[in-house]
Parts: sequence; C-alpha cells; structure tokens
Amino acid sequence: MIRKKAKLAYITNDSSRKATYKKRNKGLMKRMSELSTLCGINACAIMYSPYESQLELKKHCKDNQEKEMTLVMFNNICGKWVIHGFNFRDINDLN
Amino acid sequence: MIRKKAKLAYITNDSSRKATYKKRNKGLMKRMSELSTLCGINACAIMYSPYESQLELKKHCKDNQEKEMTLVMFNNICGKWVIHGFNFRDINDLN
DNA sequence: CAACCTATAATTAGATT
DNA sequence: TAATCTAATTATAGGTT
Repeated sequence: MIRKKAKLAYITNDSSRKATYKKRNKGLMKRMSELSTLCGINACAIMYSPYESQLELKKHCKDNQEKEMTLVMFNNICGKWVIHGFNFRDINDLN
Repeated sequence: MIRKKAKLAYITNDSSRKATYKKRNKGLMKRMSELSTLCGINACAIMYSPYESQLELKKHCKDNQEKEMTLVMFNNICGKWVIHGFNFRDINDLN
C-alpha cells in the first residue's frame, strides 16, 4: 500500500509475491503475538502456502492454557473446514 | 502504540482491554484476508478469548482449497498443541 | 458501552544494494 | 535472491460523543 497504493489482488509476479508474503506474514505474526500479550488471549494461526514446505502453525497462549486446547490437523481431500462446538463450559465439563 | 506509545503488556483495565481486543482483532483479520488475497494462500486464525463465547475460527482459502484442509478442534484438558506432519506431498498421497 | 475522531506509531511497496 | 532503506499508507491509543 505504499509508493503507489497497491491494489488488493493476487500478485502475479512470482518474486514480488514471495517478497510480499514474507513481509506480511512476519507482520501478521507480530500482530497476533501482540494481541495475545495485550489482551491475555490464546491465538493460533495456520498458514498453508507454497512458501513453506509444511503448514505453519504459530500460536500464542497465555499462562499454561496450551493444555486447554489440542489442535489436531488432519487431511481429507474431500473434507471441509470443520469446527466442533468448543467453549469454556465444554472444557470444564470434560475436566 | 499511539499518542503515547503503549507498552506491550497485559492491559489490566477491563474496558480498555476489551476495546483493544476488538480493534486489534479486526485489524488482524483484515491483514490475514489481505495476505490470503495478495499471495493466493490459505490462512486460518483461531482466537480463544473471553470476548467471544466460542472459539473464533476465521479462514481465508484460495479457490476451492478448503477441501484440502479439514480442521478439527477437539478439547483435551491434558493435551498440548499437536500438529501432525502435513504437506503437499501428503495430500497427493491420500488422493 | 459502542461508534467515531485523529494525531501519531507502525507497517510496508517499491527501490536499491 | 535476500537484506536494507524510506516515503507513504495504514492501524490504532486515547479522547470524545
């Protein structure tokens, strides 16, 4: 968005796209980490891109709350994103 | 970070913390969406906070790649974050 | 409390090395 | 190709409505 407001569309040039990915991914992770710290929340981001050989999982958890969340990724070529109901009450119920 | 650079630490005031959460969460989601569009990648963020009754799952997938990823959350009070190896080769193997 | 305002901090596109 | 630079845009803290 600088030195000529870039339009929000897929960057067709390979090297530009990769450079943008690296910059913005870094910025995004920083923001997530700050939000986690400032507000005391747990956050997780998953990036699925050709720029890394593996899925990237970045997480920021407060205190020891990692134990309250288990994230399992599994692949299913025919699947969809699924999120099962999961709230604070549920966690307590299982305890 | 404005009008007096705020220090990066837990905001103890309840209403300030909530206001900051709302602002920054919105900004973070916008960033993620932009990164997805600009670079043609799939991204997912999970926010686990007292500000929403449920986990928030925000995703941005290119084309129809949602089907390539199934995300299942499940809770395990004693668990840890787990990510199973998952890369492009794996997806093809399963096809 | 949420929405708006705005001065300032932070991010980043494009250029350069 | 990656690191650095920096002008210009964007995000946002604190204030106000």
